[in-house]
Amino acid sequence: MKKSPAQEAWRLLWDFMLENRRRFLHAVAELGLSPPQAFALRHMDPDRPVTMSELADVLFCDASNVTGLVDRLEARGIVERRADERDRRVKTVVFTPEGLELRERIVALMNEPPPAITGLSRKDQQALLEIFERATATAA
Amino acid sequence: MKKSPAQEAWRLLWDFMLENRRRFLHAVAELGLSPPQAFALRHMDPDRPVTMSELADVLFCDASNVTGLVDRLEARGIVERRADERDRRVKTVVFTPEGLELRERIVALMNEPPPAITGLSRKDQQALLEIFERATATAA
DNA sequence: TATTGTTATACTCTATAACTATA
DNA sequence: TATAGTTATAGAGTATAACAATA
Repeated sequence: MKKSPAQEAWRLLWDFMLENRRRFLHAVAELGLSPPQAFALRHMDPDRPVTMSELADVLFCDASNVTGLVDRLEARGIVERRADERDRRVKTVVFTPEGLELRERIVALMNEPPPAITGLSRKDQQALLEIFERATATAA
Repeated sequence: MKKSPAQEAWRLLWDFMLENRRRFLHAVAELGLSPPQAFALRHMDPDRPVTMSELADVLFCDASNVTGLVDRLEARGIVERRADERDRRVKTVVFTPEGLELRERIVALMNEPPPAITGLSRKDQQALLEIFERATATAA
């Protein structure tokens, strides 16, 4: 049974993502962070406070887990909790100055394309970019 | 500062992978498996015994963790440990009949391309496939 | 009453170090 | 001595359920 282009492309993408997962785990560990912590810090916008529940949504986990995650980041002086002024049930999380530095490193690290991408021809990179623009538009 | 095609493509790929991570976590949870368990079962070949250390390598974790992971899969009747005949230090892991059924479901589920891929034109899918063939070759 | 975040609990993942049995 | 796997331990992620404060 012949595989469709979609299935074949998907298989190659899986391999690519698995390899990338290895790179990610390694890089994140070097920064002394767990994967969820790295995801959270990457998502946090220095210019916009993020709520606990928003982090839970991003991390795709139960809200109860975010309490401990932010506790640990707060204990390390990376972030701080702030009370929301309009709704006092809500707590927001913001960076400390040290946290901002760490975030810069995380973002720089995650924004660096892997060898599989940088090794492609400029033309392939451009085509890849355009295809994924269409893919994102389709899925949304 | 203008972003390069590689950086731009990488950013889109990252979003794609995050969305895929959500799909994966959801699907795996529905099968009653943890992500590492799913990775392990997907990697295991029904026709070829896999060693504990090979699983540790695939999961990108310390070998000591594989003991507990396989313990739990074994307790659920999904896999069985076998002693290697040539080197009695080595243990291999094989599927039980029930495990084989579960593996079929996992593989079928993971092989299913996401909407972002199936929604692309046949031409885009073909181009994507070819680009990732070159990307994989380059990285290796 | 409903929502946000926390606490309590139990289970899994993870790394490190020490151990065993084999080689 | 070296290697494969295990055990012991500690810390972190995860879900569920119950709870407090606020809306």
